[in-house]
Amino acid sequence: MPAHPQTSTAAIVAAGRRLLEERGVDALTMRDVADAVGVRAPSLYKRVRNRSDLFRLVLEDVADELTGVLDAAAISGDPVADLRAMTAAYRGFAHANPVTYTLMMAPQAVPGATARSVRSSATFLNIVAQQAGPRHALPAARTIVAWAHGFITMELAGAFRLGGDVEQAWDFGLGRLLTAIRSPAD
Amino acid sequence: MPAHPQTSTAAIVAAGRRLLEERGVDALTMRDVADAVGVRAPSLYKRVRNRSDLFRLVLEDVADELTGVLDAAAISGDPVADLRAMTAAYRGFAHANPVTYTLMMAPQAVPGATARSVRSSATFLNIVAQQAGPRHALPAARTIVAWAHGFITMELAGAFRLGGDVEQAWDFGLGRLLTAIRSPAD
DNA sequence: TTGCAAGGCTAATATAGTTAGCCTTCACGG
DNA sequence: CCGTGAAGGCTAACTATATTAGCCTTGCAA
Repeated sequence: MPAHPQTSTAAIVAAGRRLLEERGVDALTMRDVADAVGVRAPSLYKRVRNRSDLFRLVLEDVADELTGVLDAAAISGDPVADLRAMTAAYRGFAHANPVTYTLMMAPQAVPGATARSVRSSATFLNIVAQQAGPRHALPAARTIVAWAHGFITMELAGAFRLGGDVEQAWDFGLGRLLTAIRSPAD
Repeated sequence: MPAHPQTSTAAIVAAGRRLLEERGVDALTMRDVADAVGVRAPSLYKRVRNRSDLFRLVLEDVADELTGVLDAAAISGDPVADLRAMTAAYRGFAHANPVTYTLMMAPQAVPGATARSVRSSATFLNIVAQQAGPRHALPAARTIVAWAHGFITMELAGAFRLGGDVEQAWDFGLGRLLTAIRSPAD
């Protein structure tokens, strides 16, 4: 291996992720990323194919971290407690990474990124199955994830502008949902 | 008024909206919009401040239409039927306008656009109140909207990749939610 | 009839992403 | 020890796009 590398793909991804959160998606330039890791913009192309590729790598990184956070949250053994812990961890992660969370879940996002989160789907699905019964596990899981994702997205977008307590709305929704998915006639 | 205008703000907004849906957000250039309305790109600036402003106008247009669609759906007088009709209309609208719907609800979107939908919030809130009771109307409405928005967003993003019937998941979620928001102890 | 402003246009500028092509550094085989 | 080749920098150049500057024509209104 020749001349000392002055940076690495990992450093580029980390810088891109940080800048993305700090300045938003439109303000993220190859030049800024290059500055952050101490090289010139064209040198980035030795590591990433292009700007889209950098986005993909950043979002995969975010997805991996989210997977870890979710898996780490489900430890109590009690399904309701685990579901509460996982949804809270999910929301906490989104609040801590608002820009990249939103990008990761956005439509035109890279398929690769969202695919990563399939890994934690299995854990989640198992826990939901204990509440909703095996027949309704998949739709029940989708109901909870859709609600959580929608709530968080709207919250981050500032869409809850009719006043009221947003925390209370979260607790209300989660409480009602956890009851609602319980199998009444399985 | 001097020389015959060759276009109008409305035509520009309509062309922008159409191109946005057809080609996606990254492919929408001022040049393409100008071509679509029969002028040169710089002439657009006589009507819109800049590209962001064009986006704002397009998303406001979408929001206005969505408001109309939702209001038109709530006509039966029965709260459950109205809620089913409104959520179905909401989902149908999103499916018909996937790109602009997503943009409209996205975080960094223009505050103006989402603000328009506040108008239809009132109708929706009233109907939810008949189910959930006045005390829980706001959190209950937020629960349903969050679920619907999250479900649709994930659906459009292709995030439901574990197989299963997506229609069934929608029906399951909506059915359980409509029951769940009913006031058990108001 | 003359003035003036709306609303076109071309030309020019700035910013990004990206490519081309070169140069230096060292690990390694002879 | 020495030559070499590829990794990994860099500068310069190219392209696309938004946007601004400044001009020209048109036709209503005084």
